[in-house]
Amino acid sequence: MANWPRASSRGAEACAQAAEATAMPIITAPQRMEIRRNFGIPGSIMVKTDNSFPWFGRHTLMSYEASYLYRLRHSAAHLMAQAVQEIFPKVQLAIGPPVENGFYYDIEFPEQLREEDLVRIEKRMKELAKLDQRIERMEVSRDEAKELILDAAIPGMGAEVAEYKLQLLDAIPGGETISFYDQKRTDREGVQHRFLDLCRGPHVETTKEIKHFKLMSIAGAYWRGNVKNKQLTRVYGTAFETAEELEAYLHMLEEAKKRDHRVLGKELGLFMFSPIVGTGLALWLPKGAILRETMIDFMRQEQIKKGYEPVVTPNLASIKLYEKSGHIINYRDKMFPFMLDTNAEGEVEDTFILKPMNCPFHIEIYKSRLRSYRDLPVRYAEFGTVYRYEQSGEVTGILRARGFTQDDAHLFVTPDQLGEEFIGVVEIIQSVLGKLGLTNYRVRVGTKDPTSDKYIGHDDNWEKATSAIINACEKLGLEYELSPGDAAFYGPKLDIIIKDALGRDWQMGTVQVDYNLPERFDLEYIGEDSKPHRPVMIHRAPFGSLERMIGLMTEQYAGAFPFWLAPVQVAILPIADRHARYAQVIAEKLQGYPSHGYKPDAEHDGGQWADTWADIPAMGLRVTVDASRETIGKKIREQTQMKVPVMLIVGDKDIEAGTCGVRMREEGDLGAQPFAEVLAKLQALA
RNA sequence: GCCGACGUAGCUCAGUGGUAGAGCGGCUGUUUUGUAAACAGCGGGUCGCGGGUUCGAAUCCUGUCGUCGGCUCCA
Repeated sequence: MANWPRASSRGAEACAQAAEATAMPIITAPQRMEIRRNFGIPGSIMVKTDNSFPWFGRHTLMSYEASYLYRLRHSAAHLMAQAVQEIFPKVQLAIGPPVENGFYYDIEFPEQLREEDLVRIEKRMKELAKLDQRIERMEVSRDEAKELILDAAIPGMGAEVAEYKLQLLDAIPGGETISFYDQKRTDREGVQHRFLDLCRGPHVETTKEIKHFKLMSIAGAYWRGNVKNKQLTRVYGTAFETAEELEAYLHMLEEAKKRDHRVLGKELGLFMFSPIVGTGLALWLPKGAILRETMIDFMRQEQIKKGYEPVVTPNLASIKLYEKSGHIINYRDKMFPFMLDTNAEGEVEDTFILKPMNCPFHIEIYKSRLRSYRDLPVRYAEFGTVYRYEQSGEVTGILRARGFTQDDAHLFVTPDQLGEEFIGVVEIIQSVLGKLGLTNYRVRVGTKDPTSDKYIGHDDNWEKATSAIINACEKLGLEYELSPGDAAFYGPKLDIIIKDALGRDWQMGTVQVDYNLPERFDLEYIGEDSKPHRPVMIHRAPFGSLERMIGLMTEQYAGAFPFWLAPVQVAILPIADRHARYAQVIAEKLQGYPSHGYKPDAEHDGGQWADTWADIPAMGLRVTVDASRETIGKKIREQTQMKVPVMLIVGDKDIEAGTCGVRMREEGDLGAQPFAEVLAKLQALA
């Protein structure tokens, strides 16, 4: 989805050469970090295990930043700002960087910009581009910079519109070069025009190079990403070197919409939402529910093998539980409204909340009896459905829902066991993702933000927990990125990040090391020395959210789930009514129980094969029979659209010979095959 | 929550102030069919919901709910 060049065999040297070839300075790691922070480029700091080299993203990001495309988009952002300034003279420009799929500019408009204004802006941009304005870099001192920004004689400059540019200037560290980019032209009357912008650059040489671009959307964006600041208007656009690339990108967006899990979820009958049920609360339809259960069964089996024990806890609990854990202080406003339990006098006796987290329940189970070091590790697992009052603007189908099911587990371990257990958990996650066919993920280690006070516990606990995670990554040779500020309030964590069809990042599986909740709940085990000790907790959820995982997988597979997950694995399609009984015989063999939902014509048969196949064991597959009076072409079309992996077409010839016409989702029509061979084929798939 | 956009039949959409439309799906009948849509007929909508403007509102204004793209956030 990303437009950044894919990770290739090119090494850092080749990358540096490429950068040189475009007359670009190599961007250093600290600069990159700052660009990302200041310019909102997705992704965070990439670190490889030896701490010396960023992740493969270094190559992609570096080569993107060093590319002509990057400069082109940066210049397109300036061009847009110039057009905006002409049309709306009172605007204040803030910041306008290239991003992964294009560029944006954050601007404060005197009156709110509407989408229809984009047409005008785009038109003016096209005119301005053609004027062949030279884009010149000028390096200035800090004082000169300030003078320029405040110089009302320059269009778009002056004290009235300088708020953000002055702040940006202040943010440039001392000693660093301060530069402006100046777009200049002389019109027929010999009058000089210019568009001047404080900017690190680099840019293309002339606006004439900016030909293939499109303004995409308007959004609100807080100045410097802080909710406490003013919300500016962000205009998104994209630009490419050629018309074909722009066209291809827009086409890709159209295609991505078709594999959107919300579209496929509806088409394939997986899940739905209803306004009267509530925002972000999914209703799972039969086919989606089967998919869920298959996923849960799969994970349950994986976990049993690793020594996890199932527990079950309520969907509701007294608020006291979460006061003790610290969740209330941090997340009170992100929980559903509280339920008050009142007595006859109307006095509140207790307050209950919908479960937003499973961990405190598992902690209570741990505490229910005295634990010996011999009992540890204790691994409690639960498919726990939790409810969180997500902000209305951020609910996104089942990727971000208000009710979702975590494949949650909590491990209570001795400090000695922590390293090994953590590695074990990461291995489960890797194995599970592999089996689900999700190999394209990133690993993010979320650590404490030293400037925030939302975290509980002592620094030495945090250091121990963080180094446990880093050490595990090193041992496993995992490439990860460090992301300060992404820790949970009780401990650092390792997250798996996967992109959706539109290229957006989603946090999937997570592992968290926690020294703090054991302290808050005063957890203990009796050690070899007969004295009480404090266990360490590992919170972990390989899917993260079952809903999110299914949503992402729907997009990854474009609805064509692998055979073992497909809600309907085999569709049996009789050609005419008289073949329905034969279809039924096959269906019962494949699924292992009598068929429902259609009435085969008893006069006609093929039923003799039931005796012939009596010795073949039933397979327990998910099977459907389409005995409707449609043409075979129609039936095939419908099952194809439902992405059913295997179709068996049966007619006169098959009843005669005991065969099925086999049509596979990926391979197409394979012709008639003896039923025994079909079974062997299905066996291999299952 | 904030900024922008969108809500018309089960689904996808057309309809910009004057009698609500199409295709698919559904139902009924005919067709009994061999690898991506048989044919014909018939149903089906308080135009998300509430208020307002108007002789008249799907259409204009306003509020509200829902959805989509962002921002922020995700224990």
